[in-house]
Amino acid sequence: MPSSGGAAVEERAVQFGLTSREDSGCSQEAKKEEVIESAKSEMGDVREENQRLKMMLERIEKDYKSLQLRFFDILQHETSSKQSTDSAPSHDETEESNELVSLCLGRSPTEPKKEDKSTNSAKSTENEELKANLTLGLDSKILTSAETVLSNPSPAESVEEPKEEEAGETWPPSKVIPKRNGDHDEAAQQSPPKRARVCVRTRCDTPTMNDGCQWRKYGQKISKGNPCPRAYYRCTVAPSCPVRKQVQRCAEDTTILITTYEGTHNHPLPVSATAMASTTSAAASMLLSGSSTSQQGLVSHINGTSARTELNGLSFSLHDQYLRANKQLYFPNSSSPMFPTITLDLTTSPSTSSTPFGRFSSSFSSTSRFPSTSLNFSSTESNSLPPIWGNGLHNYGTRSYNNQQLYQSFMEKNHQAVASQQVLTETLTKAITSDPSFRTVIATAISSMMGGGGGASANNRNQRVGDQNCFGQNLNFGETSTASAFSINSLTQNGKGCASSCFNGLSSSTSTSQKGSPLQPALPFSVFNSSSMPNTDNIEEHKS
DNA sequence: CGCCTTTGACCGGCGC
DNA sequence: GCGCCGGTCAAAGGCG
Repeated sequence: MPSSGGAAVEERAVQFGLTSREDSGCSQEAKKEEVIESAKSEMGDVREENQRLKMMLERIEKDYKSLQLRFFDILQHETSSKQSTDSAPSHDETEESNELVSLCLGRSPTEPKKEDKSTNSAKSTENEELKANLTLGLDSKILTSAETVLSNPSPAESVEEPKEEEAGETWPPSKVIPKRNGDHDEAAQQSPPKRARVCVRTRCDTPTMNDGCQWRKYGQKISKGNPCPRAYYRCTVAPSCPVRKQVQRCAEDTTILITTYEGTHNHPLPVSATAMASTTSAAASMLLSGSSTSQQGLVSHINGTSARTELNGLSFSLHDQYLRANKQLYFPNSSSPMFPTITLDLTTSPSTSSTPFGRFSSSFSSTSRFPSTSLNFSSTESNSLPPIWGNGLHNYGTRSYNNQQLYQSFMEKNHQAVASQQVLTETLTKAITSDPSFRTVIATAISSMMGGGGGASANNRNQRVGDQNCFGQNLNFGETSTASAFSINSLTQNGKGCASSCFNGLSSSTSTSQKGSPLQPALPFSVFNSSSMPNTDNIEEHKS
């Protein structure tokens, strides 16, 4: 603005200058004065404009500060009352999304503010701050979006689950389905192909992987095309829980365990079970919603054959393979035309990974009437490494350690107190629960990074005690030597599963001695809520 | 004793 | 209608 105004003045002065040559004597003096006056008036205009701009800037800063204050107020309030609000009513997902989107934009104002505060600091410091702002995009966004999380303490499934339970399709928070007391068929009648299944492929030596839930085996069958018997399990956490799971070894590679989840828990889940529940729910939600598009804070780039989703600096590639038959995967339910199936492939190594966490892809199985989607979160380092829910203490240690280091480095950038870590986890929760696809990705990826290979216990009874605090003291977000921590835990775990406690570790990294109810609402990612997550599995283990 | 697994029987959907 | 197949039931037995 000032430059343009100055140019105008100059231009006018030139005009006057030209005319002055044609005149003579004292009139030339008068004209000069006129030029000066004109220039002065122009400068005054520019000054006014500058003032207005300054005012605008100040107003923006004030707005930002007030928003920040409100954010911290809400933060404090919610963290103090978080436990009591875990079972708060569900919220409209889209509303949250919108809110988050707007808040995510709040990251940019932090820069001018920081610059203002650091005007006297050395230039290097400024650069560092700027760099931090850039590289910590995830952090700032997370903090901002955390407001949304906290203002909606229980955004996810805790209350919605009962509504969805009989739908049996998924555990997605975004799908609000009226509660029914009848069987799932009713839901299936309303929308026949909506009962999604989530198939998780893991490398696991034990008969079943430990997902933290309690299961009771109610049948076993030899299915066609696979010499390995398929076992049928039913959730026994609650008598009326409709959730089933099928466990079968891959015919081609018996080290691969294929676990298929179906249905929605209608009861609070043990802390240790929320990870898998959230993952499968997100995956199912993604499958049913066909979600590959952006939501709150997510930016998806879709160009026909692939989509790349970014959130807070993390990108996740979604390679669309709708036109390709997926021959990589064995679909245990492909012969069952009733259910669309999404497969989380945690066994193979993707050739390329656009993210440190791996990638996921979706595909329609040509053999199934309904789409099958495969999500591949495998470590890029080794495909022989068992994924999260794999078992065995031998799986601890260096597995997926680079991923973990990446995550740690990411966390290290967050120079915040423990409370901020909680905010971070909660924000992750929010971000993840808001977008099914990203939720799936993050859930699996993080657990994969944790390298916690929780194992399935050979006996289901062991599942109750198998996964305590696997990462409770390990994952301090960049402060811990996780490798050693894992070994320690693997020893203390006696080789028993600690699969979903990988997530618990996230939550309990800041508080490992909390007590509370052994059950919690089936929040998809409530495991991230550190302060509110009593690691009661630990207590259980000590009792036993 | 309670909870679990095992396992054969049963049921319903689907294709021929 | 029949057989195949996936899924479930339920009795029997095991385990802590």
